[in-house]
Amino acid sequence: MSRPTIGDVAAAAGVTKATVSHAYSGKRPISVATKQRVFAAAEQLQWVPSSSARALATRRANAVGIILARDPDILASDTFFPAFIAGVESVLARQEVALVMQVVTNRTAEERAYRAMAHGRSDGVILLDLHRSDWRVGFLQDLRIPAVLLGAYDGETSFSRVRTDDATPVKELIAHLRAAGHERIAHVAGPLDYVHSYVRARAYLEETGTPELLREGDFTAGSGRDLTAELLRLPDRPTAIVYANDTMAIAGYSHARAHGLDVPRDLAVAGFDDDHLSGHLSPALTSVFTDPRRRGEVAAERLLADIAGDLHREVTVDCTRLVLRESTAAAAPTTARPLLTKELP
Amino acid sequence: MSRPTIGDVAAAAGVTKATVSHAYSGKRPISVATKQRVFAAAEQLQWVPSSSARALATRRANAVGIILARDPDILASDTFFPAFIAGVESVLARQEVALVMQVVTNRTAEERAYRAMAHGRSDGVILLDLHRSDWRVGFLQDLRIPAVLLGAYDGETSFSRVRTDDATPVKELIAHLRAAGHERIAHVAGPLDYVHSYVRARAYLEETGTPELLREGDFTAGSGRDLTAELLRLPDRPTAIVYANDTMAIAGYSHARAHGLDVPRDLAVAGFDDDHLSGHLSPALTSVFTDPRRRGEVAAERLLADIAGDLHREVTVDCTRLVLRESTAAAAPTTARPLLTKELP
DNA sequence: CCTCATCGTCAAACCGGTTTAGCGTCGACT
DNA sequence: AGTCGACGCTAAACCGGTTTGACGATGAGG
Repeated sequence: MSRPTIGDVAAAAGVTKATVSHAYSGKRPISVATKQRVFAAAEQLQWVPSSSARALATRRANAVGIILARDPDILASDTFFPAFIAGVESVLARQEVALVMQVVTNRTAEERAYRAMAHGRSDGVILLDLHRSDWRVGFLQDLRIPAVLLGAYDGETSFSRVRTDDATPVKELIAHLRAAGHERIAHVAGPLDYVHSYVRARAYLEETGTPELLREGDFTAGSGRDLTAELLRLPDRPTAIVYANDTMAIAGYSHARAHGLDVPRDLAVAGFDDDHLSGHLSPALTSVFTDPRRRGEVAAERLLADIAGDLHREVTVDCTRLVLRESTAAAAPTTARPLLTKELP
Repeated sequence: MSRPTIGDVAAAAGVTKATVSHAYSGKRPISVATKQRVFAAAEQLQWVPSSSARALATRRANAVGIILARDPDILASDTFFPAFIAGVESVLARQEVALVMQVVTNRTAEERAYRAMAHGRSDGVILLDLHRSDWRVGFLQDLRIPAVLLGAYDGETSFSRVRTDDATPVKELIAHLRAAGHERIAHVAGPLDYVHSYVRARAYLEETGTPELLREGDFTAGSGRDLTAELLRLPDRPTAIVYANDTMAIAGYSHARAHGLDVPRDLAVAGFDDDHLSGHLSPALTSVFTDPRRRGEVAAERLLADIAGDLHREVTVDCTRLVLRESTAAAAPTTARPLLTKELP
């Protein structure tokens, strides 16, 4: 015997499907006695409404989507992502909305995935990892599906946005390093076509005016190491480096220490995003806490509101916070100590 | 104007819905000329089949589910999870199957979520964080939905299982520490009702026979710190501690170092799961790489096979690997150095 | 020339819900 | 007594696909 349907429940309770439906939805008044018969029958048959049938009839999937175009390896080592999901879920859970995730590896698959989202798989999507001019914005607008953009997307759009101020903490970080005596401060950025990388890098440039000390990494440990090596080989090497994430920062300072530099005495180091281990390293890593959990909550709330018809608002989440730790603690010498180039790779 | 349906495409191509459907599915022969007209019409109208309508008609959601009963905070700091998801997704993506995730906070919600999965939201589920006697196994069996169990679940079940050998690396770790001269080796376990925690703890006990040096933590940094403090206060304190995950290990060794112990000289420390930062700490943390990515792939493959009708197999993934690093590198003194108790909290 | 199998398509039923027009019953009001 | 409105429920259409039985046209075989 197969799963019971609403028809089975109706038959058992001696009513029609419509009555069962109304008994649950409350959209039409149903007498108490009938309701009880219906609920009893449903209980006894262990009836659970079919999500797909309901989705078809109501044109509501009761789900929201997130599509990731990242390489699975990068996803695996990302500290932002699980916390963000946790935040999203904590909001969705209350309304029994599910989260549909899809990881794609090429543009064709990505478009197909978004189309599927728009056509019954989900009621709205959250866009992460925005590029400065992101094709997905226009694409989703054509698809007429609610979307929430995470980050400081500047382009034209009618979608809701959840912004954070990434520039201020970068500037504060640099001010902090300056106050500690640093004059040559470098920045290892993330890929500059990502808006969040770009905003951080621009803040760095506005504050320091030293484009020659800016490097573009890709958020991986390997690029953190390599670019750090490159910066330290400079004739007039930086005494402090601000990284766009903690993974690069840690790889960077490990490299520096392996080549005889003391952190923070010879090189001050700061990360971004405050990985949960960063406070436990030694020296503990200065970073910027960006509360991904909370941003996930806000994005989910905003999206649900959009879906419910309260459209197109912009929310700014004020949640970034400097976390000063040992890696930037000690005052640095005014001039960099001479460094034997042979010590460096 | 609303989204085009299969009826619109059929009308545009001058055929019926059935013909459109068959043109795509190939379940009935359709002439080349007709196919071309159909595809052209679909292309021109930008038709995408509705996932919910298809799900209803085929009784296939083209999605698999993962339900997490964890606290969102623990999810946020978990290193296993994103890598596992990445593995799952890399397999699902090939078949255009989506992943439906749901985080729940209580048993009622969890049951409802699984019921929804069984009733149209997904075609099968992956069970994580198995308990030694897990109600979900029987529950899902009643629900008649394919499921794959991750871990060494011992109970009666007809579900497929993806096993790994967690015991061997624990024993190897202890052998390694013994070879380095350690005699009193402690273990800070995870919650012992989890099968994976339990298996590791039992391996520890079989190898050492010292239940007095076993502590039950909860995978958080806080519990790592507290239980480490407790162990170090013992009159005959351990000279090495094996932790059930890296987070607890790092919190533990940071605590020990903050109280004057040198790692690894005074205390050797090993973690489990090999967090992506563990190799970058100093001292770098010895750990056990458990290849969550690969386990995700295997679990997803197994589940898709189950759904396709190739049922109930057991797969063992041989992927755990000891990663020896500095935190267990140096030989320890034969007897623990005297330790001033006032140094410890 | 008639029969019969094959091919390509159509029409209609079906999946399991939701939504809405309508209908009978009952009490209240005039 | 007759009219009216509210109430509680039924019947049927609908959501957008898939599946299946049937049917006309075509060509091969006897």
